[in-house]
Amino acid sequence: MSTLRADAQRNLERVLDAATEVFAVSGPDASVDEIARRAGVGHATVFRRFPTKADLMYAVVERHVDELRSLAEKALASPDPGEAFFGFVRGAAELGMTLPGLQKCVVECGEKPGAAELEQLMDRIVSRAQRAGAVRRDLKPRDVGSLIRAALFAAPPEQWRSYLDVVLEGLKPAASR
Amino acid sequence: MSTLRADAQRNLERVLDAATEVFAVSGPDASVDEIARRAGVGHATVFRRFPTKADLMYAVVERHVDELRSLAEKALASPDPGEAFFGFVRGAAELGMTLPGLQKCVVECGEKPGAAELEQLMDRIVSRAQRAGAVRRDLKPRDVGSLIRAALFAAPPEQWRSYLDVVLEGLKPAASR
DNA sequence: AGTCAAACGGACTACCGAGTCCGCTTACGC
DNA sequence: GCGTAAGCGGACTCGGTAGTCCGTTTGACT
Repeated sequence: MSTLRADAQRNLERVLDAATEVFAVSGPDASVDEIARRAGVGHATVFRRFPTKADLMYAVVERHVDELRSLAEKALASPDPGEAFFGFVRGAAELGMTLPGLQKCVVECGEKPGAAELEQLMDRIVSRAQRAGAVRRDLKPRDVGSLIRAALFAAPPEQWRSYLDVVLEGLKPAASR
Repeated sequence: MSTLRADAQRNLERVLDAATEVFAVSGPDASVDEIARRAGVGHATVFRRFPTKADLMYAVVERHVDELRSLAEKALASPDPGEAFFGFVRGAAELGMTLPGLQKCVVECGEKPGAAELEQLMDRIVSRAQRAGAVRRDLKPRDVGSLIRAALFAAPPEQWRSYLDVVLEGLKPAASR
């Protein structure tokens, strides 16, 4: 696996770190030059590891998606479906809101990396909550996801909790309103 | 006012119409060339009337904002604050969703054109509904606006009504839930 | 019809970002 | 130490877009 020369390995990590920072701030419009500069390498070095800017973005997003996936797995382990759902969402938001620009990147990626798996987990969390009557049933799990992402995305930095709260209230079934 | 030569006047209208169509589809990333082509004029003609792409976008957005403003005024005339708010929102959504890309343009414009006035009207509609107990009070009128815009923005073409419904439910005060 | 300023649009410049090339450098096995 | 392939990065190409210039056309007024 790691047949990479020591300096190459070091640069690869620097690039990934820099890319994460930069994408997290500027979203998918961040330029490769900016990332290379921040990493302290020439931009050709970036393109050598990631033939395409998109490839680099996938790599960055994938890391992030991994963290979310472990959160999702924890949620599925919880016995109370409603609790699991609302807890997961708040946790994921807490995580995602520290790297705002990445949201746009995830969307832009068209769910390419290991995200399919994450999507599946989320679908299960949501539909379980729906079956348990904790979430309204007239929406597909995917829609629940985009609705939440949209609210977080639009929220000013210090207020995303209120925005999220509105959507979560709206997601409760009419019965519990 | 209209000291414009007849052909110039005609071209100006063509450009505005084309720009509306194109911005409505591609959002602010639409290129001036594309607009000029669609209008059947050289792109220099566009730049003669609108020194800057942003100026063109402002002009297009302004038209759209005017329509929204008249809706807002109608809503303020209605006696029932809750009814007025929910009606206005649904009406505005109905209007805006026919030109999806324009939403991004409005945002990009940083509310430049006559939008300040519209914002004021919307603030009044919202806070009136809040005072009447039809909308939760823990949000500023502006936030109500962005929350709604976010949901519409994220919704797939045929489903924005459900998305909007979730947010509107979430906006109702705890009392009526 | 004749004049002329207004308007036109093709061609040009300037810039920016993605992706490639190639001569130079350096880690690492011997 | 030393030879060599892996790695490096500055300088390039290429494509796309905003904005300008200028020689030509055309509407309007007499």
